Amino acid sequence: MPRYNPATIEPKWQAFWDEHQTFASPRLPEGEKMYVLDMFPYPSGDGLHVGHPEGYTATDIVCRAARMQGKSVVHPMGFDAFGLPAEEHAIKTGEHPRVQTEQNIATFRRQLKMLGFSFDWSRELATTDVEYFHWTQWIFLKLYDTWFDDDQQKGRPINELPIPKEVSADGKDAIREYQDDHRLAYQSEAPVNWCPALGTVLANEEVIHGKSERGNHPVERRALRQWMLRITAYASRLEDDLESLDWPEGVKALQRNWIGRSTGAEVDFFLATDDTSNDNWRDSRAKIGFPRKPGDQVLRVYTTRPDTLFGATYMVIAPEHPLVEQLTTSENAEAVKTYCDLAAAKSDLDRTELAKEKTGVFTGSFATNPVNGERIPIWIADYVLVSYGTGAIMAVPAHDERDFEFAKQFNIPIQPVVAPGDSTSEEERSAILAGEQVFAGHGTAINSGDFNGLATADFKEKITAWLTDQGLGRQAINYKLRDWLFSRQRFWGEPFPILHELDDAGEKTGRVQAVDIADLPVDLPHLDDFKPHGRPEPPLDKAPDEWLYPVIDGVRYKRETNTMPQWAGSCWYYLRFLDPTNTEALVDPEIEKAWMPIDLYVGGAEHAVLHLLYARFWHKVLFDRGVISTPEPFQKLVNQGMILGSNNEKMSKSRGNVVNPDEVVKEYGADSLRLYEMFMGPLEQTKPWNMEGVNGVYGFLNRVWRMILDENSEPIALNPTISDALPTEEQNRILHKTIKAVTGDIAKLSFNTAIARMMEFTNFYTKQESRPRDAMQQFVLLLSPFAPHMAEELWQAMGYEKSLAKEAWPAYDEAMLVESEIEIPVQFKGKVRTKIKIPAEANKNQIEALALADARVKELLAGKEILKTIVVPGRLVNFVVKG
RNA sequence: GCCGGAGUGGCGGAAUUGGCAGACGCGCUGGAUUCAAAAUCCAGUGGGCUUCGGCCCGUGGGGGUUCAAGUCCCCCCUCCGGUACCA
Repeated sequence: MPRYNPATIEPKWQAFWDEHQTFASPRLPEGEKMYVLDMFPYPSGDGLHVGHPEGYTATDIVCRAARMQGKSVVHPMGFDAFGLPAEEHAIKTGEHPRVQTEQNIATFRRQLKMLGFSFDWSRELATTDVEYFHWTQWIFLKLYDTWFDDDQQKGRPINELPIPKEVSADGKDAIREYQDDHRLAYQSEAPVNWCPALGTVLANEEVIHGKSERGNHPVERRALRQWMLRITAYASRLEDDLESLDWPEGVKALQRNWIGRSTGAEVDFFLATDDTSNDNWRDSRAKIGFPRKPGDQVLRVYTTRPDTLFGATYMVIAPEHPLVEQLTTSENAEAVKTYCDLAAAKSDLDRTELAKEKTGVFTGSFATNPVNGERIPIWIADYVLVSYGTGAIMAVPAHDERDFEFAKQFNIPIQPVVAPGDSTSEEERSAILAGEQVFAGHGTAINSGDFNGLATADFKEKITAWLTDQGLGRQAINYKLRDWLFSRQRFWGEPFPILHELDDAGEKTGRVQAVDIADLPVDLPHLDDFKPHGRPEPPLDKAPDEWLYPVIDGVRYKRETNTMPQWAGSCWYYLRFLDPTNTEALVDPEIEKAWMPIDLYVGGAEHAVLHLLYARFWHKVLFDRGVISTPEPFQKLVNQGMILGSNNEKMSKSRGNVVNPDEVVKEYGADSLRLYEMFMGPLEQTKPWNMEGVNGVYGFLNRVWRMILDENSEPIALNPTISDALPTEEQNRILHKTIKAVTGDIAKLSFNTAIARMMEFTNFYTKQESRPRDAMQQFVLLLSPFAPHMAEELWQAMGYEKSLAKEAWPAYDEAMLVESEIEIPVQFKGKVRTKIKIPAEANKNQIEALALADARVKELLAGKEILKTIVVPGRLVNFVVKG
């Protein structure tokens, strides 16, 4: 047999696996099921990056080992292929984005196969496949057809939405509007992040510090008609269900943080300020209770600190608040208009990052504090966001950092109502009580009427109950999470299966019609060119009339010309993998039930919030609507760490530190690349690439090769040291130790230590003059998930005709692990001074006796008094001595 | 600021969850082999001191608990990721 040559054996085995469909999984699991998924890649023009194979190798090892352990494994791969780069290429060249997308997919597929991953390629899909986005559109229609029942906390069909009498009294259009207002997919005119450079609007999540996440272009706010998904309806369940998931705590924390649940109270402040009407209002409220909608007689605020109500010295509404006009008195009108116009023109960057100083303007109006009847001024300031809570706050400068700053700026009184606890210094305490320092912590109520002396938590509870009782407020929960802006002004995305009804003049009537399920998919039309026009109207507005203006039952419609964001396709691909060719349903319920949920999901931490939250949201809607059987898709999640360049910096073309997997494979082979990626360090850790390290594992594979094969013999021949002789006790112990360690390490995804154990095995056995055949075979099986090509080659050389992919995983015998004699340290006052040999099973007394009998120990003990002796059987002896 | 994660040799990293710090690999040093080199093999490799027996110091820094601390507790520093007026 010649020397180890990955360039010949790797393609050989890849072809073998392909030809024999070695890794095709059955329709339904046979025995214990395991669904292992990698986050599918976006097929960029640059091809695979060394970061990709890290997670893919990890899951591949898990899958290969699981198959050998008798599990039924499904392990698919596909492509998240919609996206801006392909469209930008199309804009430049005029070539359809599908052409480039398919070329890129071909490159990715070739590279993935080159690395020997055990994917079931018969399940491959791309989000851009028309038959795939057929079902993406189908799910959109499900969202469109669903409303969220708050009482049941569940998505239900829109035709089950109860219609209030006053709505149905107004006729069909009113009912339709009411329904549209409750759908999970709805249209909105709200201001959005319009990015002129990209020619599209962006989701809040795609804007980082006022710039586009992609390309870092400036983003401005503009009102546009957009499709939104009501993810906020699921906020509570999305948060609660995190608990049931085996995910890194950090990722759960990120999602919780993003959802941002807070509990507090809504409180109404009466707007008219004469005493009589205020009293009347309070009386009526005590009778009718707290109304659902505030109306224009009151200013409704949300606060997490209702216990500070007595300290509210002014109020603030957002510049976009609906009551701005009503509350502005004529002498303040000009200043208010100037301020609001300025705020509207400000980008998010100006409003947050740069705005260290608080700004605002007085409306001229006052409101009455419901707890003490005090009249307090109403201001407008852009530090209050219209999109959170009620868009209005009660300001308590003594106990809120932001309000404190504002009050200082505009000379508004500061009234302390919470005294800090004992841990606060006397100086600080008096500063707080004098209103010179802000205190946002919990403490004891002061200046709060009957509530004085209450602890913050008690006060919150009592005042909320009181407010509820008086009809002045109620407990409320708010989320930072916003509804998901779901439309993009792009060509290369899924078309919405939505039609806008047109009147005789060709204008939109405002009525919207879902495309009939039977007419799905709505394919993308042919375009002569793909250039955006720099206006917010999407490129699909340039589509030919026969696509753009369908006529159904004599009514003329215009198709929706927005397309879906890239997230759409990745929200549900894991379901389609289970049943990729089904033409009747997105997935056969029997199949879905058998394979879901995903037992292991591996991907980059950059998807910790968005992809994982969006997918969970869709999953829950599909679950509520009975399409699927599990409430959560991804039971266990692992984030692989980033791989840095050898200079410890992020890999990038501009830094010139990018490592190309093709070149690594060419020089060392796929097995070495795989092994190195796993040997670098823990899967979840960020770690730098080091080409010497690849050379190191390549050396290891060469040693394995020579341990088993005779490198000098041209026909296949085992190394002459290999024989059927019985293994020695030590040989057996090493083998079984290795089996145990590698098996356990794979289960813990601790691949670096598993490889270290195999190296130790090899270091030991290459020194053995006689190598038992059985030990070598077991070792090859252990190695096979990591370096599958070499393992298959060695397996074949050992005389087997079939692939080892389904061979039984080696078992270890605990009895083989025990050593008869072990060496343990003898410590003096916790410091190792010498070592003694003891029988492995020796008990405390025996060990102590053996230690005391040892010559060196005697020497060390001379002239000293033993105060205490600690013996840990099998581990150590420690003498606490004096003198 | 807040929320996560991490600081161990020249480098990547190990360490039954309190029990011999530095497994394994890279690199480096010396040796064997070679005309020479590569490759391979053998030996060594945390720092300091040493009378060559050993001794002292060492897991970001400072305290503490313990017979025993990389591991547990308190305080602090640095780096990475996320987030940023969410009332």
